[in-house]
Amino acid sequence: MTKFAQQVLAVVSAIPIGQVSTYKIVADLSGYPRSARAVGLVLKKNKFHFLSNGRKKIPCHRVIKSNGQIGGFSLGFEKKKQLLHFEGLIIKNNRINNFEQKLYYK
DNA sequence: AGTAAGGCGGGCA
DNA sequence: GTGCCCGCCTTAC
Repeated sequence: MTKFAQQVLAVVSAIPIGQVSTYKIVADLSGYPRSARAVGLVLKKNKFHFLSNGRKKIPCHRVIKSNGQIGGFSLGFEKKKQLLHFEGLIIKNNRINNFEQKLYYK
């Protein structure tokens, strides 16, 4: 695993339930401000996603696009929406309601 | 080692 | 609101 990937996973795993972050923010907090796109790749590729791992739970579903849209998900778009909704977020037209107020920055 | 493509972002029309 | 284009970093082949 690359340093970059480790940083990304560390940041993402710190996002609290009920909050979300964006690929941009994660990239920023990881110390690679222009790697938003690469962040998506790491999340897609990592084996420790929220559902199938008991210890390292990486809540990749809490990472969305900077415009409030959901973005992609390796386990499927619907699954991501479902998980977010389950954590109390309201989703309408593939977009999070008031996501600005639920953003995790640090 | 080269190249293409990806869970993206920002700027501008 | 839409769409297009260019830049970005990493992975896959």
